[in-house]
Amino acid sequence: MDSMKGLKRTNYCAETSGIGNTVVVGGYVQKIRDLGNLIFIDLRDRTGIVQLAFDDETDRDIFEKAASCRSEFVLMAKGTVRERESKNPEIATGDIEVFVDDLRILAKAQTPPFEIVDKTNVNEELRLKYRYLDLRRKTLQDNIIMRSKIAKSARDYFYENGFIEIETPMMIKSTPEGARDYLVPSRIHNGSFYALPQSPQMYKQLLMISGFDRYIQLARCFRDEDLRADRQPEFTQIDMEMSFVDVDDILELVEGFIKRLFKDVKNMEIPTPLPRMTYKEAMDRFGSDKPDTRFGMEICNISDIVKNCGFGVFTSAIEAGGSVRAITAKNAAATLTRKEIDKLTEYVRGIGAKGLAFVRWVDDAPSCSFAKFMENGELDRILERANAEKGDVVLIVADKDRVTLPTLGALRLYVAKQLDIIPDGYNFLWITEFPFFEYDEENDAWVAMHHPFTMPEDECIQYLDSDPGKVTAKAYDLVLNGVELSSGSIRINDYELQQKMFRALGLSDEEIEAKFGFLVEAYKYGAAPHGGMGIGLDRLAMILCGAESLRDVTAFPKVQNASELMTDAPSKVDNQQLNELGISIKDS
RNA sequence: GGCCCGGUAGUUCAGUUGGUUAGAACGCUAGCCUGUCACGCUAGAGGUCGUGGGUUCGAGCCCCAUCCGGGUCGCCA
Repeated sequence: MDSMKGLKRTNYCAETSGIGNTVVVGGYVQKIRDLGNLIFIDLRDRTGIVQLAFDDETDRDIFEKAASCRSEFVLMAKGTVRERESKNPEIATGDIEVFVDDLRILAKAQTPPFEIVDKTNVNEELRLKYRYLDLRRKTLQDNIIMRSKIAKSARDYFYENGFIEIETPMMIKSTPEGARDYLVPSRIHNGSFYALPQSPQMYKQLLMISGFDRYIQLARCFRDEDLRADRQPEFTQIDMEMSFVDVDDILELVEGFIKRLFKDVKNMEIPTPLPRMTYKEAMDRFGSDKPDTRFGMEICNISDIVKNCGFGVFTSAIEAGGSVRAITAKNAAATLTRKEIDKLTEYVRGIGAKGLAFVRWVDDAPSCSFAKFMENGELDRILERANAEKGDVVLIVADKDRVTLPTLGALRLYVAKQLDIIPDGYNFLWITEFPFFEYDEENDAWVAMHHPFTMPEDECIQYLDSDPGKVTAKAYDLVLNGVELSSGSIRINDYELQQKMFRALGLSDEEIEAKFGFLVEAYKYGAAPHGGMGIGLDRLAMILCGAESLRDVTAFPKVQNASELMTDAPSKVDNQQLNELGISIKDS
């Protein structure tokens, strides 16, 4: 192996240019083409590739050394930039090559377990085990670089708007609300635990009380819940909070960020203000609080048409206070055969519906799973309401609203993906006026839909005790292409109101004191009206990179069972460590 | 925790009704080759068929269990 003594890199590979220039480049061997008395080496760094050339005018020792190179060797090469005899229009540096007069092998490399190429279909498990090699691939490097650009754009924007970046602690008090906490045992206080933050929520509110007025942090957050393609147990939020504001001020500021971000990283103009929709409208039209508005297939209510028909499935759902609703898949009759509709029925059963009724209009007469009950022209009215024409399929679910709407919302996405009708693009949508409480049937109690510091809409405060279901919150989500990107609210800054909220949530004074005592106490000392958001950096990166999974935009991600395949974390620890922490592990 | 999908050379895959020595491509190794860029040509090495058990004269293939990975539901204030 050689030293790089006397050489200093002058150019990144893909940024090599200037015929006749002497350059020094460094990188990994992507490919060697040894033609006998002529050798080409594609040298790769994070910018791309440049071709090194060696021929009969090359010093013999250098030539032999070039011939001995193998994939992924780390090289540094000094040479002269010259025009290629035959050019390659496929790559940025395809017109030039470096004719090498000094070559150093800085490190040899074992043959990697998979080829380091842009397009790969190698098993992800193997790639994750050798993540540092997978990260050599251009696709992943570009994604990680995009992530960095997003972070920079966020810092630039918020700094320029007077925000102060403040780090909040990673080891905090556990407040077992919402998601499960990751716990960190204390050595000094045996039997006590810190929690890793699910978000810096309480700290940023305290910073507002302290008067920092505008706070931002690229905050690591931790949630001990099961993973999904768009859910990692540790993730990053662009976390912000500001004082002397109401809802519109925050939405406007975040819109400014979105505009700036897309200009910075995509050179795209995002028109603002971004569209808004209330939670109720989103549920009614799309069956989701994070609707993908890139396509239609909206839900329609046909309860009034079928309420007196002879089909018991429909009428009993309506009598039980529910509804009958439908979506229409345009021009889908060819794809959605009876067999496929059966699969859809399986799908909706899997997510809680009892079944799926349908009208499949393929010939002149629509075929309908409940035709014999449609005696008074109801079918025609359903087709009209559903805006269905020949070639379309209408899918119908009857149940309580809390089943029909989410089921059709999920089915809408499922069918749209199956039919491949979702166009590209970036569709932003604010969801506003979230309900404050959710009714938990299991425990017969109202629980906060957001965290318990969320400010109710001014005109709803009167219903806190009498009709909690009517109370809406000053809470808002930003949705992009059906992905919840961002979530925030105005916080309660009034001590009395906060007490009232806690009581409405059924918390005793003791519980309030134990869980949030310090925060409640803090609000006694005065806080300006304030609120903020947490913007999911990972999900933003995922969408901007066109990635399918957060794993593709996270340098070292965890897999579905929350372990990391490269390091095998989490792992057992030795007894001495456990003893110091006063922890014993139950045999299982 | 439930459901669905997957696991065969280093990699991606094929493998007939259960039947001889488990194949291909890429990669790898060696040799030849002066304009390649998916270089070409020749030769070669490389397999615990995820693991354990069972059925069978015989299992990559059938059965049971289990491990690993992915998707999803529950869960994620």
